Amino acid sequence: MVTRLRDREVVTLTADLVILTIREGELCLLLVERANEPFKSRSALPGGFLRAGETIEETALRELAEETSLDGLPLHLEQVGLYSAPDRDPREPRVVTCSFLAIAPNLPVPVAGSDAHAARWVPVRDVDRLTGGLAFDHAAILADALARARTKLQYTTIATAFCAPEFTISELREVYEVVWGVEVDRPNFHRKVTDADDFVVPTGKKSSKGTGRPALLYRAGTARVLHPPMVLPAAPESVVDG
Amino acid sequence: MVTRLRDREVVTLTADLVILTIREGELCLLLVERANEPFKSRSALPGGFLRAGETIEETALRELAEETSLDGLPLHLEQVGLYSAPDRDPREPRVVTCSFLAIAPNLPVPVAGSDAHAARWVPVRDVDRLTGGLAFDHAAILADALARARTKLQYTTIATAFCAPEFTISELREVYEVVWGVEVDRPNFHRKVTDADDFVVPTGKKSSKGTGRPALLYRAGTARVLHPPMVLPAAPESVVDG
DNA sequence: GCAAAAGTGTTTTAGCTACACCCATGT
DNA sequence: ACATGGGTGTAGCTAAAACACTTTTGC
Repeated sequence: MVTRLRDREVVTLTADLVILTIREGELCLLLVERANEPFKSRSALPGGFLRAGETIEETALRELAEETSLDGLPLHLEQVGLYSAPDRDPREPRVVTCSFLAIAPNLPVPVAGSDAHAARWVPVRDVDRLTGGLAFDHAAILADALARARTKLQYTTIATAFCAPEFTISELREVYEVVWGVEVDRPNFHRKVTDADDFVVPTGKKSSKGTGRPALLYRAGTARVLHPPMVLPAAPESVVDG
Repeated sequence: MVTRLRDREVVTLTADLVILTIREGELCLLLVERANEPFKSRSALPGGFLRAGETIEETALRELAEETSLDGLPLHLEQVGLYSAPDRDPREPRVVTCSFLAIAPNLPVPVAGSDAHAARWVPVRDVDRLTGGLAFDHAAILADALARARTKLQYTTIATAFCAPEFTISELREVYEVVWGVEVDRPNFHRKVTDADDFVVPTGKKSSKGTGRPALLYRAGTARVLHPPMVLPAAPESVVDG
């Protein structure tokens, strides 16, 4: 069968971002309020349209820069999946979106919303209670990105992307506890992280925050895979795209 | 900034498939010969255009059905990534592709090529030697899909997707050895697989193929994640999209 | 000194590795 | 009988879990 032109549907492509960070011990997500129809004034993931000459990754990075004040920070950005249900967006031409998982350190400024729409950090566990829920299929996109983040904490070093350039082992442990929602044994975590090959490297400096013994400061190492992996107690049914 | 229509580029979407199977102890890949420009008569991944009303998964399944004779078989199909470099395809409108990893049991018929183009199984390690290499960015797409398959063998039960509905433990072990390119200790593998929770379930039947003691036959269990994971000896730098 | 947080040691247990060994079938 | 592949047992090692303990700071 020869492919005929009428078999192809032209679409517009968007990049939608699940931008995660940790604020005050809570896993938070950046949401915007939609300024236009469809789903006007509903909460949605930040995102935008692919422009001529750019890759979808460049679209995602551009939107990320517009929504947050991160510039050259040690950011993690990865594709999660393509969402293409024909009825996911009523606009014409059809809108298909590529979702991205972005992980950011806690930003001092809540959000520098340069656009008209209000951008804000929302605790992930409060998302269900948003009036009307998320726009489009963004609830499903969020769930998949969260699952990806949770599994990737196990086998990769992305946990450091939640931290400032210099961080303590306890801050890194908090990442696991907050994202997984479980307690992690402090002494064993310390050993495991410092023993792992190039996960974290000591800076020599100390933290000196508040009471208690000052913690040593570390920065992220060059390792991308975590060997051996960090395993969470109960088996997580959280392997995405499978 | 308000999004203007001229900022959006319309694109056509394709699904490209990395269909893997094991034939005669070799990891093989389904390739087609392109019938049209661009890259006419070059080897390429099978794929096709998104049609109106279908999801990209349906596009992939439709192409898979056209290229192979699998019908309701226990097939594994998952998205790997979106490839959107502006110069990856010279056609207009711009062509962006979503790649899929498909894992199939060894099919008795090599390929039922219903289309004009010749489809054939090619050992993965021979792909580099193809005259001219693969069309488009398919070499990169293949590399990413292979990395995904190799890592997913560790933490998931997708290895059973390479096997017929009923299989022996040795056949399952061959999957790991062929995909990873390493030897796996037979006795330990047997224990690990049969001990894992619902990875494989015995059927009670025996194989009786050739000489030697007949092996018990198993079928795939319902577990999707493998706990504890199967680890390959040396750390693989093979975590994709990270 | 006391509370609080960081970091180290120790015991127990689970899982993996590397084999040796036995079992069931074809020739 | 013996070759061939399937399956089990076992000793030694490695790593993880649980928890006691020491160290360094602020008050």
